[in-house]
Parts: sequence; structure tokens; C-alpha cells
Amino acid sequence: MGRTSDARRRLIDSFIELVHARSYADVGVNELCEHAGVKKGSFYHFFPSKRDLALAALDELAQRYRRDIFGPAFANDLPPLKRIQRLFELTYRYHLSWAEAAGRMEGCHFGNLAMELSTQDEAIRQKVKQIFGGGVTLFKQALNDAVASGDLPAIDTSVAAHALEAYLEGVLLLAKTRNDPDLVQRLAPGAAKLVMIGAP
Amino acid sequence: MGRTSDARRRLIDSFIELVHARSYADVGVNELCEHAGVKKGSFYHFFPSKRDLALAALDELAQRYRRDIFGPAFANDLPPLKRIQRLFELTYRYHLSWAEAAGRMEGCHFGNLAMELSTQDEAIRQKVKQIFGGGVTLFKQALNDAVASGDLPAIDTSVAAHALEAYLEGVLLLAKTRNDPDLVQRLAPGAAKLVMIGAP
DNA sequence: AAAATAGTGTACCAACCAGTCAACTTAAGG
DNA sequence: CCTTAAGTTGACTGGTTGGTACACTATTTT
Repeated sequence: MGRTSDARRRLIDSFIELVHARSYADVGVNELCEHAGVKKGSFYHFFPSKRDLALAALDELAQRYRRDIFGPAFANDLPPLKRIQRLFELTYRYHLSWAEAAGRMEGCHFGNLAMELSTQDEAIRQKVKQIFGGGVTLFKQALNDAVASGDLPAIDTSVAAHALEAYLEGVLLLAKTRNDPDLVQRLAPGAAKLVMIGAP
Repeated sequence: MGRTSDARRRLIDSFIELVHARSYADVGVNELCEHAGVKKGSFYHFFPSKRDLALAALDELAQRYRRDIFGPAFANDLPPLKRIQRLFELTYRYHLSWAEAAGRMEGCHFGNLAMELSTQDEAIRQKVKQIFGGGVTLFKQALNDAVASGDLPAIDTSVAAHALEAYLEGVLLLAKTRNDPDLVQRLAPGAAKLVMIGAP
């Protein structure tokens, strides 16, 4: 019963757009409301606080990343090491088109929020940590497949998976700081070397 | 003529400590002043704005990093590829002791500020970009030495240097998000693989 | 159609924000 | 020792912050 609304979704979309372009602290609740076309009363009807909107936005973003990037990248139509290459290629394309739309390279949604808030807000740190963990798991599965198929020597795939996740985030950080999305493409081949991290 | 003071230095130290532990936006001028034992009027006697204090702090930090980490790491008493290993080892030790003192892994001073502010403040983005560029240059010199001495095939050392810088930042980002400084040590061997990024 | 409930609009709050100002104190240099 | 400039002090500003209170409206279910 009662009326329906998509104000919640609009707030999440506005959060993603505005906070990604600037920072969590720099985007206020008022601005969020104006951008979403939602009044303050509605904001606090849907979210107990600004921080809870951030948590909801992280969930939404994780879903989109899984659907648009990690899912397609790790599909079984390619040998496992090629899937990792494809992940970097898809990441590059995603950030290139985002950068073209936004006018600048804005970095990784998760990395940005993690860097800004993970020493201040334990819930957000845990959420990003868990999302990163999801990426690590997918890397690790591909690496295990590669070991099983003999494409890779028997290495510690967990360490290699973390190294790949770190490299991906680092590349996006550097590309953001240099405002140069193409760096993602130029540094992508590094992933192919990093998978050997455990090998002699 | 006139009196002397170390208030400027104390403000820079407080900025480094407080902003590193939380974030630029979360630490106000008032808190900075209280922590440094400086009154607001003195703050604006030394710095025209909070943002100028950030710039000064970045300069100070770059100097410290050069003195304590990059300088010693890249000394000529070791073969070039070992210097890169030593850079990661020294970085690990630096962040481990900082984490023990602070009670948590707080990440890279430069990466943190870059992620939070580089889409908002062009001057800060440029400064961090230039500091990162300094690191890249040192990586590149070591890689060129390695190529010259035959330790490394003739690769594009510029790409490899950027990959190493990105990896270093990514490792620190992941270690911060996981609040686990030991990750820096466990992922350090990845650098030895990454130097091969141009090789077939 | 009416009750129950989901969502909206607006006015408001105390706390805090970065930054200003002018009067004041201190000490170094001549 | 006295001039002069460097550094200090604390009160102040206008604007913004995240969050609250509550009356109000629209809509769905019974």
C-alpha cells in the first residue's frame, strides 16, 4: 500500500555520478537531492544517513561491475590467462568511455571511496574490502584454471590474484592522477607478467 | 627582524599526521590549529588557505620520501634489479612502523591525497603527478642500468617504470583497504615480474 | 470508499566550515 | 635601546553542513 517512487534509485545514481566526479565529502546531501530532483524529506525517508546511501551505491556499483566487466571478462569462451587480459581490456574501455563522457579520468569507484573513507568509516571499508575480495576470487579461479590446464606452473594463485587486483587498482589510480585513461591500456600487459609472481 | 617561529613546521606536521589518518576534507582548519598549538590568525599568517598548506605538506613529504626511501633504495651498492626489490622492502618497513604507531594501515600519503582531490584541485593533482613522476624516473634509471648490464632484455623501460609505480600504489591501496601492512611484503615479489612487461 | 501506508514538501536546527580583521606582543638588527 | 617587521591573539562573519519534525498528499489494498 501507499505510493511508489524511484527516488531511491535516482539518489543512488546521483551519488554515483557526483561523488565519483568529486569526492564523498565534497558532495553534500542538499546537492545530492537537487541533482536527483528529490526533496530532503524523501532523502531521509529512504536512507537513514548519507553514509547509508554510500553503502547502497557501493552495492549497486558492485552489481554493475559484475554484470558489465567481471562477468563478461571471465566467461569460459577464452583460455584462463586470456580472460585476465580481457578483464584489463574491458576495464580500459569502460574507463575510456566514462572519461569521454565526464571530461576527465575519474578513477575507480571503489578505490576512490576506499581511499577517502576506509580509515574513517569501518562499514564502508568492510564493504569495499569485500568487493575487492570478489575480484580477487575471480582472478584466483582463472589462475587455478590456468594451472590445471598447464598454462601456468603450480604457483600460489592466491598471492597472484591479490597482486593482480592491486595492479588493477594502481593502474587506475595512476591513470586518474595523470588524467590519462590510455595508461590503462598501455599498462595492461603487466598483468600477464604478474601472474608469474610465485614462479621461480 | 621580528620574531621567529616554528608554527609553520608544526602546521605541516599536524597536517601530515591528521590528514593521513583521516582525509583532507574531514580535518578542518580549526582542528589543525588546535593540534599544532597554533591560533587561527597564525595559520593564515603562514598559509593563504588550507589548500596551500596541503601543497606545502606534499613538498615536505616528497623530500622525506626521497631522503628515507627512494634515495637509500636506489643507491648504487646493489645491482639495479635488487634496488627495486629494496625499494619495496623499505616501503614495507616504513608503512609497517607507521601502521604500528597509528594503529592501522593508512596507505600512501600521495595516493590518498591524489585520489581524494585530483578531480577537484588541479594544483594538487599536478603536484602529486610530478611526485609520482619522480618515482617513475628513478625506476626507469634502475631499469636502464639493468638493460645496460644485461640483467634485463632491451625493453621499453618507460612503460615498465610506470607499471612499477602503479603496482606500488595499488599494493598500498589494497593494504590500506584490508588494513594489512603485511600485504606489502607478500606482494613485493610481483615487482620482479613486472619489470619484464616489455619482454616477449 | 475508506483505511492504511508510502512518499513528499518545507521550515528549521545546532554545529561547523574556511577565511577575515585589527589590535597586540615579541624579538632581531642596527 | 629603539625601530621595525614577524608573529600572535581571539572575536567575528556569512555560508554550509548533515540531520530533524511534522504536516501533507497520493496511492494501493481491503
